[in-house]
Amino acid sequence: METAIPKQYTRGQLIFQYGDKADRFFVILNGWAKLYRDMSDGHQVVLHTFTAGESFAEAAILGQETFPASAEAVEDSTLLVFSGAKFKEKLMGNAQLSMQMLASMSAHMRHLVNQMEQLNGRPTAQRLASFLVGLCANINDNANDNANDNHPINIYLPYDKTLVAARLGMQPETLSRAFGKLKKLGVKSKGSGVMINSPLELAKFCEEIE
Amino acid sequence: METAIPKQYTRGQLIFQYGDKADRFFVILNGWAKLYRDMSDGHQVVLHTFTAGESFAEAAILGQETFPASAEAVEDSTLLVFSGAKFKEKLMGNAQLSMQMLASMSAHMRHLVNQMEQLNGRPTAQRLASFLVGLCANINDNANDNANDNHPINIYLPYDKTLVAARLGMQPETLSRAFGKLKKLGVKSKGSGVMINSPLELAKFCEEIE
DNA sequence: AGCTTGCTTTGACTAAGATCAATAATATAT
DNA sequence: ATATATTATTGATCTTAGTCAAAGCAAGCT
Repeated sequence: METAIPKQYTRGQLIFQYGDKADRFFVILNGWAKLYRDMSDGHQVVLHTFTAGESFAEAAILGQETFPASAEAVEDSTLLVFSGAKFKEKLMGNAQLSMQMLASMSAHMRHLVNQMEQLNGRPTAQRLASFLVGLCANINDNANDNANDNHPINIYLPYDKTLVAARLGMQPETLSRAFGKLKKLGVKSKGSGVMINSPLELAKFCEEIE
Repeated sequence: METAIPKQYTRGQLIFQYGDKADRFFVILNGWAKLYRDMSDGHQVVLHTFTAGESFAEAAILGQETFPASAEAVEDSTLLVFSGAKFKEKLMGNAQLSMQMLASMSAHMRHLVNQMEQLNGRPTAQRLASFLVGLCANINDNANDNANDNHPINIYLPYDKTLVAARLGMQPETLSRAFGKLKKLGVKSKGSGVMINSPLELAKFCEEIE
C-alpha cells in the first residue's frame, strides 16, 4: 500500500511494547523480528518469529486498542510501517480485502494452535526436529524444489541459539542436549550452520510416539 | 441470523472433527462445548471451552477448507448451527460486519496467546489459580459487581475436574495436588463447588515468581 | 439397602527438563 | 594479535509433574 513508510531497525531494537497503542502494523522487507511476551517471572515467551515478506500485528489494530505482546528486531532489519487508521478505512471500502484479511488471520490462528501443540508435552528433541524441518521446508519452497526429494541439506539458524531455545520453549542448555540427541539422526550443528543428512527421516522422527 | 438452525447435543457428543469440511460454525444457546486437538501420542490439548452466548469455529470457514481442531459437547447442550456459505455472502456485502468479525477474531487470538502463556512452564498451582480467578471475574461481571471488592466467593466448576485438568494442560492427579497447594491460600474445593476466601490474594499469587 | 460405575484423591516411584556451575568456543573490541 | 565479552556446551544435581496403582466417594441402578 502506497501510504507505508520504510524504517530501519538495529539488532535488539524494540519495535513496539506490550500495552502500546496499537495504531500501526508491519511488513518485513528484510531481517528478522520476534513477537514475544515478558512474563511476570522474568521469562520471555516467544510467540512467533517473522522474516522478509511476512506481516505482523495486523490483528492488533482491530478491536483492541493496545498491543497484546511486544516485538523486537533480532537482526538489523528494514520494516514497512503501515498506519492502522488508513488501513481500516480501506477495509471498510473493500469487502474483498476484508475477506483476505480474515483468511490470513484464520491462517495465523491455525499457526498458533500448532505452536500450542508443540509447546506442550512433546520432548525437546522432537520440538527441535520440527523446527528444523520447518526451516528446510522454507528453503525448499524458495528453491522451487521438488517436494519429494530428500537431499542432505545445509541450513543456517536465522538467529542465535538462545532465541531458538526461547522460541521452542526450552532452556539453552536443553537445546544443546536436544542437538546432541539429533546427532544419531544425521544432524550436525556447527555454529549457526546445521547440516541435515535426511530431512525425511527427521520429519518422521517428529511424529514418533516416544 | 435468520438462517441458523438449532440443534441438540448430548454430553460427549462430537460436534465436528479435525479435518472435517469446515462449512458451518456455531453459537451456543446453552451448555458447554470444548475445542480440542488429539495429538499423535494420544493426548488431548484443550484449546478452549465455550458456553452460552459464545460462538466458535467462525475462523475455520474462512481460508481453510477443513477444521483445524475437533469439538465436542461436554454437557447436554443446544447449539445454533450457521451455514458458512451464507455467512460468507453476508460478509461480502457488509463491511461493518466484516470489521466486527475481524475484531472478534483478534480477541480470540489474544485469548490463544494468553492460553499459550499459561500452558508453558508456569507451575500447576498458579495455572489453576489463574483459572479460578477467571471464573470469579465472570461471576462478578454478571453480577455487575464492584471490581474492587474482595468478598469470599463460591463458584462452581463448569465441568468435571478431568476436563478442567485437560484445559489447564495437566493430569487429573496433578490438579488434585494443585488444589491441595491452594488450600493454604484459602481455597476449599468440595465436589464441583470451590470456595475462595480472598479472590484478590489468589490473583496476587498467580503473578508470583516461583 | 447393596452393588456397580465413574470420578477424585492419595501415595510411591520415575523421568524429563531446569538450575547451578564450570569450561569451551565464538565474536567483538582494543 | 591479544584481551574481553558473549554465547555455547558439558556435567552434576534438583524439582516438578507424569505414571502406576490403590483406595475413597458419589451417583445411579436393581
